[in-house]
Amino acid sequence: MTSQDLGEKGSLLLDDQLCFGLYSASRAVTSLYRTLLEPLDLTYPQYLVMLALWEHDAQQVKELGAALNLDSGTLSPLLKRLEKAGLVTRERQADDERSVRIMLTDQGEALREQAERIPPHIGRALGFDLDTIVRLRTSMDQLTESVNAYRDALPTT
Amino acid sequence: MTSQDLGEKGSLLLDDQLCFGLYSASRAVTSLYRTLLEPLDLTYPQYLVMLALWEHDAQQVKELGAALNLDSGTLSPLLKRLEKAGLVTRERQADDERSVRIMLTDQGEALREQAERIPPHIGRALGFDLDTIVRLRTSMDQLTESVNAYRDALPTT
DNA sequence: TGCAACTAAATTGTGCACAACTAAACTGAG
DNA sequence: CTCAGTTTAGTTGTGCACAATTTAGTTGCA
Repeated sequence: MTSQDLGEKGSLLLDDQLCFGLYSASRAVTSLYRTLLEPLDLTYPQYLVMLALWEHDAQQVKELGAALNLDSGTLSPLLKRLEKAGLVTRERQADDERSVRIMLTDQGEALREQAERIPPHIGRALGFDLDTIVRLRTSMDQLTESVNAYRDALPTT
Repeated sequence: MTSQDLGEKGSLLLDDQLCFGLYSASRAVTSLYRTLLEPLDLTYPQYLVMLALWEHDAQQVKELGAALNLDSGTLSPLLKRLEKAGLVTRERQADDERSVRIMLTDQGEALREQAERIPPHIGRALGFDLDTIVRLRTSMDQLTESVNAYRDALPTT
């Protein structure tokens, strides 16, 4: 029995196997990012936040949460760690004291150059041609939407 | 946006996007399992361990770890929680006192019936036909292997 | 036989995810 | 104007993941 095969043929439904494959693939990818991001002292979720800010600086916590599908329970402590590392600042907005604006520091902006070394590694590591990458990405998006819709439609007991 | 339009820069962005898609999809799937497994008082990783034991009872922690790609740092506390819930027993093997054998209790075996209600939900939630499921599972396995091989081949600083 | 090297599981510490809740600020219908 | 309801962040508690280390048990071989 290999790591990708939880049981004998036919005893585990293919649907469950795809979910396990997804779970394994996601962890493998995160593990590679961990290795690649170690010199930058970033975790993968922190890298995602930095990508969002490099793309568009000065976002609210709410906006970052919408972009990454993460809530304040995950983002608040993560952003505090990025602040402590000197990569971002957090400040209450004057016009709406509820919201907090996250901005890159010079150091955070400068890290971008280092981070540009990451994607080429990912491309080589995936080992798929461009069409396959595009096709898989589309499938992942469909799957996410479909699964979330199904979950939201379940009776809320 | 089609693959033909993408230059080198575009493909790099796409690689990161596939990884993010994978991360989002995996979390969505886990979220659905969370809802479906709530009546069974199981988390998704706990469900995976139970699946492995329903398939083949009486496994060492090491064997479960190999099947699920999880180390003892994750499994030890998880198995203690399953034991506390009355689903498994943990006992040192007499012939090798280093290893611990995990066995289903009657209650753990009985939970199988409840668990059989889960996979049909997953199948409907994924919203893919069988060929697509098979194709995606193959891609996920390939991706996991490729990414792990790439990571293991990186210079070990 | 003695003991260094190895193995299996557990432990420790960090950082996500996420549910549930709280605090503070804002909004709008009456 | 007021205050009930909403919004935005943050807090608390649980449970993975995983690196690093520890403990206990086993094995090989000089």
